[in-house]
Amino acid sequence: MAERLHESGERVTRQRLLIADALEASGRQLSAQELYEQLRRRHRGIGRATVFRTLEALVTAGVARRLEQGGNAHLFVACAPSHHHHLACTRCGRVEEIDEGYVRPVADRLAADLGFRIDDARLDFYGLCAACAAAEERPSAG
Amino acid sequence: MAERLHESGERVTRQRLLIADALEASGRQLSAQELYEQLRRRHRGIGRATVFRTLEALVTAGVARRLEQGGNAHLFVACAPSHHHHLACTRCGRVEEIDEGYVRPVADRLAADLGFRIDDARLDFYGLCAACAAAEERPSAG
DNA sequence: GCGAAGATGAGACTCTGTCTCGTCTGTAGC
DNA sequence: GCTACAGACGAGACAGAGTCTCATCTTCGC
Repeated sequence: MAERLHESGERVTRQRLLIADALEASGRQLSAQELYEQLRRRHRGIGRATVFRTLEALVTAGVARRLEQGGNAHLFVACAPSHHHHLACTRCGRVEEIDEGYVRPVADRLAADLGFRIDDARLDFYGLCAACAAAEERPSAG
Repeated sequence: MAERLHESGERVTRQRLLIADALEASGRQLSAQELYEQLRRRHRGIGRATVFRTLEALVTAGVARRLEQGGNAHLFVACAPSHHHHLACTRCGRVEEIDEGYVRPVADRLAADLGFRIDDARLDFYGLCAACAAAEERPSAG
């Protein structure tokens, strides 16, 4: 994490490590506000602006990704730099990364068919993960 | 447009028609604010809240779609009810609809491979449309 | 260790979107 | 066409997300 920040010319500070760490440890999608409150509990001094700025920096460095879901707030998720697409469970909040290999053929077909030059793609799938889907299907009383 | 609103149990009002019309006529992605300002010029009385509420209603009725791009504001685009995915030109703002047929195979493969139950997908591609890509490639000054 | 560039924390600020409230209007029933 | 009423309207207050400023602090290259 620290080296990726460094590589992209970002400074490695205590706060950035804390924030990146908390996001990665959670293993799920979090809003900036959630992350701020979570960090605040353990580290009194941390500022709200810092969390926003740092998330921005993490996205730039490629170690986090901004998801668009749920009202006006963005959600953030830690991810490998090569991953850009996600499967988000709307029930437990878990996020799985989608391999570029799933996406490439679609982009290529679109480019070929419509003449579009695709620079960026945002593929986010929402639904239930295997565990939640199984729980849902089980004919139990709710 | 009017009949689709009607079909989904929404009232057909002068304002809703104006807003739906303006969005459709623009043929591109617009933020609620842009739309509000545009309408305001021609129709003094229209309210900001009305534009937000109406866009919400249009999305619900399936005649418009909310895109997630560019900072914190949502962009809206008029679209056929069966279309849910878009190719947005980052240069001229034009939006092309992507047929569900492009997307279905990816969703199916993901569901099969990962056991995910996919309820909703958001596939937005960003880049240059054919015209803008051509203009870019032309070795002209400017 | 030193200095400069950049990050930090606090909080004011901006902007998007929602809510409230009194008024207006589209729609259904006649 | 008239009436009643549910739902939409406009204005503006409000809430929440995200940005900016500024004085201070920290990181990092030397």
